[in-house]
Parts: sequence; structure tokens; C-alpha cells
Amino acid sequence: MDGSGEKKTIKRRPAERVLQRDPERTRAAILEAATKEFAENGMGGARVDAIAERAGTNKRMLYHYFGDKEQLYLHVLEEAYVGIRTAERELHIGDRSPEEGIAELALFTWRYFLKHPEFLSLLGTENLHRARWLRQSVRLKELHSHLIIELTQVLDRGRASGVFIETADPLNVYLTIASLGYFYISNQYTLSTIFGRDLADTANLDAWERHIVHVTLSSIKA
Amino acid sequence: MDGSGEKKTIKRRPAERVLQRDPERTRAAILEAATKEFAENGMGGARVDAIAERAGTNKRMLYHYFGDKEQLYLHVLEEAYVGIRTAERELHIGDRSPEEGIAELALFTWRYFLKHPEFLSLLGTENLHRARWLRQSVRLKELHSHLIIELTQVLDRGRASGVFIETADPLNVYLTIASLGYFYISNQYTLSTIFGRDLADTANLDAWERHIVHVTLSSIKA
DNA sequence: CCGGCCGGTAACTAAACGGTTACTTGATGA
DNA sequence: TCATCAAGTAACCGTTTAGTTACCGGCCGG
Repeated sequence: MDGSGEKKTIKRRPAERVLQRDPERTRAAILEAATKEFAENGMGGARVDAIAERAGTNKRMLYHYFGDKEQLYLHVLEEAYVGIRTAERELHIGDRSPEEGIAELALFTWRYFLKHPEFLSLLGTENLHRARWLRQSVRLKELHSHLIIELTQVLDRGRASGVFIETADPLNVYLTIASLGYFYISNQYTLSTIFGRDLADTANLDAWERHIVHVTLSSIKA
Repeated sequence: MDGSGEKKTIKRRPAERVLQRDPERTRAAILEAATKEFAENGMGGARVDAIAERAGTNKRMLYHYFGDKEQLYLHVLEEAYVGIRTAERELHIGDRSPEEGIAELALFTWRYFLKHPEFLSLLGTENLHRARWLRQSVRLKELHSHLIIELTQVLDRGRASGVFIETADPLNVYLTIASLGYFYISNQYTLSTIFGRDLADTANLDAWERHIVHVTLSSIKA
């Protein structure tokens, strides 16, 4: 064996940058960086190298903590859902009058979407792939039932006191609120371009916020 | 030069498959294949080889007719917009009563979205990239004004005859209709997964169609 | 006080990618 | 009838990509 029992040797220099040696922090940094990268470029456009660089680490760690690109993406998606559903729980929409409760949920949803456009991007990417990864998730089966249960109670109370129509349906109400927020924010770039009006302008955002509450309530009021 | 003036030579065999030699047809086939590929995989996920194969041709023709991947994508996007706006023009929503006109526009938009999910996908991809390519389009500046003009007239008539509220705004009305259709269809996969209900089921689709008309009209009725 | 383990780095690889080159074939009009 | 050119094919190329391997070093339990 031509004079060498050694395997290929790679030259090493001592690490110059400060070593972190903090697994929790590294993991969190990767997750945050991945959220941004996947939200900006989608599953197909996201680059593993870019995630590692954004997180201030390297690919080896990413594969160490999350397995591969697809599992990392699923983690990001799950974390995003946990984020909104957790914040939603703290609303307690049943504490006020039914009408105020619905208005509160609409305002919360709109403002959350506005503050977390990366969540909307991730939903868009996941739907492009027909929920291929979300359907594999085991963490998310029980997460969303709380919202529907609480919304059902609010609508029941509203119907009983005669302020809401009989046909008011919890899923329909939530989908209405989410539709009006999601479309406006996620499609703002093409809409602003084709209609020649900047939808991200503060005055327009405020007007749409009021519009969402108005549309939602007027569709269920007796 | 070691015994050869020739450049690298490639072996050729006679073409076995039927030659089309039909530029129009080839161009159209590439455009259709590209629409599917971009809609299914987004800009980042779409593969040039896959488009060529789907079109029954090869990459050389694709680059010959469309320049590069980005220009092909822009052509696909422009064609998609031309498609919906052209169909929309033939509605003539001003021909009936204002209320029927709005209902007609809502029904048309919903059914068009339902029939052309690839259009919704393309919008999603384009917005992910903040309308990067659409903003470069020179064909699409005048395309959308007709819709707003006709909608303005219908709302004016409705206001004048007292059936619509004074604050009814044409862009808001269109965005409401589009929101409710877009979100339901484009996000059907994640929504069906998390809420455990198949939104693509015919009964649910019919119910949502009625819901869109109801929500749109109830939000502007006097 | 030291050996192994875990957190960490960077160079490497095979495959896939967008885009190009070299060449062939059929139609057409001078 | 043949020169010319557009239509078409497939091999090729340089780069990028997801994923791996080889190696380093601080720290903690025995």
C-alpha cells in the first residue's frame, strides 16, 4: 500500500472564534434561522448552507440536531402552529359578550398574522405540497380543538341571547376571519402591484382591520 | 496537435421518434408544462428538465423560446392573469341588479379559483418572492382596471337605490370575495388536516360557495 | 487527573441543477 | 436542386446542493 497506512489527512488550525458549547442555544439558533429561510424561500428554495450560516453554526450541527432538511422543516412548522395556538388560548374570548368575543378573536388573528408573516409563508409552502409534512406530525392532533370548542360556546351564547343568527357555524366563522387576514397579508405584493395601491400603508392596514371585524360580525348578526 | 483537427465529435443516430416540427405547438406545450411544474413546485422547486420532459421536448427548445427559467416563469404568470381577467370581462356584472351583480362576481371568482388551482399556486409563489417578477411585467399594467371600474359602477348604482351602505368600497368588496375563495382553496390541505374535516368534499364546497355570497352581500347591504 | 463523550469545525463527495455546445433534420424559395 | 435557416436532439459543463467524513477540544465522572 504505497507507503501510507494513514487515511487522507486534513490540515487543522486551532479554532479562532469563541466556542459556545451551548446545545440549547445552538438548537434554538438553528430553528430560528430555519424559520426565516423556509419562510423566505419555501421548502424547495431554502438552502441548508444558508440556514447554518444564519444560525452562526454549520451544517454538521443542523444534521446532528434535526436529522435532515425535511425533519427540520417539520419542526419549524410545528413550532409555528404552537406559537399561534398558545397565544390564542390566552385570549379567553368567552369572558365578554359574544359580540365582543368574536371581535376580539378577529382582531387577535389579524394582528398575529401581521406580526408573524413568516407563519403565513410557512402555511403557503406547506399547502403547496398538500400538507405532505404536516400530515406526518404527531404533535398537532390535539392542538387545535380548543379554539373550536371555545368558539362554539361563544356562538351558542350569542344564539341563545338572540344576537347571532341560527346558522352561525364555528368553523365558518374562524375560516372567515382567517381568510380575510391571510389573503390581504400574504398576497399584498401582487395586489399592490396590480391595483396600484400600497396595501402595507398604515392607513390601509387600519381600514382593513376594521373591515374584517365589520364583515365577520355582519355575517352572523341576527 | 495530436493527429486531429476535429473538435469533439458526438455520435449521432437517426431520429426514431416522430418529428413534430411545429413551433406553435411546441411553444404551447412548454408553456402548459411549465404552468403545471411551477404551480406544483414553486419557482425554487420547479425543475427545467422536468418541464422539458412534461412538454415532450428538451431543454434546448425551452431556452430557445423563452430565454431562461425566470422569463418562462414570468410568461406563465402573465398568461394566468390574462386568463382570469379575460373570463371576468365576459360576465358583465352591470347587466342585472346591483345585488345580483355582486353575487355573480362572487360566484364567478369562487368557481374560477376552484377550477384553476394552479392560478392560486402561482400567486402564492409570486407573493413568496414579493412580486419580484410581476413587478417587471409590462403587459399587466392596464389589465386589471376594467374590473375595478365596472365594480365601482355597480356599487354606485346600489348606493343610489339604497340597497348598499354608503361606505361600500370596490377594492374592499373584491378583496373580500377573493380572500374567502383563495384561503379556503389554497389552504385546504393544512385546514383539512388540523380540523379533521375534508374541505374538498362536495357538500362543504357548496356550503362555502353559499357562505361567500352571504358574507359579501351582508357586509354591504343597507 | 485522565479518558471518553459530546459539542463543534471544515473539507469532502456524489448527484442534481441551470444553462450551453455541437450537431442533425426538414421545409422553402431563388 | 440545393443553399439556407429554423426546428430539434442529446451530450456536455461548471456550479450548487444535500448530506458525510475526518478531525478537534472542553468538560465531567471515576
